[in-house]
Amino acid sequence: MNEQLAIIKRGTVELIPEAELIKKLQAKRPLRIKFGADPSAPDIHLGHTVVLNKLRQLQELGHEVIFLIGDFTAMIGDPTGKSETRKPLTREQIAQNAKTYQEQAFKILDKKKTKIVYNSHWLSQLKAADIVALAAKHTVARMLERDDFAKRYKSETAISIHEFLYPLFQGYDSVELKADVEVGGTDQKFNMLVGRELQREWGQEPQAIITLPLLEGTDGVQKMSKSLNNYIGVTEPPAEIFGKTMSISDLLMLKYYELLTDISLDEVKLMHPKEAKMRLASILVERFYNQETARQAKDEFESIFKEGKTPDQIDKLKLRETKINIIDLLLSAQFASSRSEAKRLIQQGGVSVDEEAISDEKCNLEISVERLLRVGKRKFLRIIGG
RNA sequence: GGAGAGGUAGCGAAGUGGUCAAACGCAUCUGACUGUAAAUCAGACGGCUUACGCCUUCGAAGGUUCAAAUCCUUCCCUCUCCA
Repeated sequence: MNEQLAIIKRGTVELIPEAELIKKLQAKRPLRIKFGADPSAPDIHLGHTVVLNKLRQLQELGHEVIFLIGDFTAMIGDPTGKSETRKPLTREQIAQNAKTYQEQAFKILDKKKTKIVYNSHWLSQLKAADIVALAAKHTVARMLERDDFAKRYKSETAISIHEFLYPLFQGYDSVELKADVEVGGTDQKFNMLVGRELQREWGQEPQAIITLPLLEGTDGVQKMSKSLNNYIGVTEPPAEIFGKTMSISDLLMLKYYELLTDISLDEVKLMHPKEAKMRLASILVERFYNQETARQAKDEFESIFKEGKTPDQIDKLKLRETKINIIDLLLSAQFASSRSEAKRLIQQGGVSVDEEAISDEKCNLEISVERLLRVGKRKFLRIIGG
């Protein structure tokens, strides 16, 4: 029992309320664990996997995960405050996203112990009168307690009425599912609490809540998200996952260990930071690919960055010309988005051909034989013309 | 319906007639160093040009002016207070 609780507790922010969760666990029956996924974006990244890992642990403890695809609520869009004007997704897009999302999630979750449901099944059945009744269960003042609503209200940015419906619907999902526990990021805390209230209204025992921290992105400051381009996606190529992991700060690495692995943090602290990071990167690649791929990614990383070698596999670009100006080449290779940028790269000494630095931006290259173009430390391309 | 505040580069945020291609911070990119694409330090960060320079940007469209992110008009959007 204590052991079970310790596993559940690792990396969590809050158990709300802990006593209730313990009581539920003591009932010695599989608990219905609700997890809601928003299929408004198809690809999942490490940030999403924090929660998935926790769910996996719960599955291993014998509980049942109900994977709720928020296909109905995706049409509203959870209020983030970031981009108020979300373009509404079509049914097809949502279905497609949901499918990709599932495939990716099952890299972590145990498919056999997961039940998938769609909230459009019940939410789309609600009549206007039902929605009014649902909305009557909550007040504006309470809504404004939600952190991001509060912030937006204070900073005088827009809050649309329909955004208030999101927490209500999400809460109603818990009623529909008779959830025992809901797991989510701290940003979901408010919504999940609404679930408790509504369950009580419907005469159910309120769900316990497990909140997990939001994982900071590779910049170490802001939460991981695709729009900030600080994410590590689970479908990215192995070398990218490995490399991006190596680029996180040493401090952040510990958090990643805590939230993404089962390895004891004391053990990590004893390791050399570089070795520890290498190990983390390997674990992640292995999780999304396999052991062999992880080993290759590691070897390649070492040979490139430690020994200064070039990667084994480099994309090739075929061009018609036999001679080409270096700036045009950088543009063709898409290593620069404008001539100015290309020049800048050359001036800063970031461009080399066959491992020889280029300093003259007017330089014309003979490309009837294959040449190796390199920009910075990690962009490579083989060029062949004619 | 009335009164007021505001919309600036990827984000945050200065700037209220010329010295503004627009301070600063974050992110990003390049270099140096290293234990890694860590940390730290240095530089770059609208486009075109070898360059003097030219062109396009400050919610949108018009206008005033030798000159506009800055002033005027209309429109779109957001917020606050009152009703």
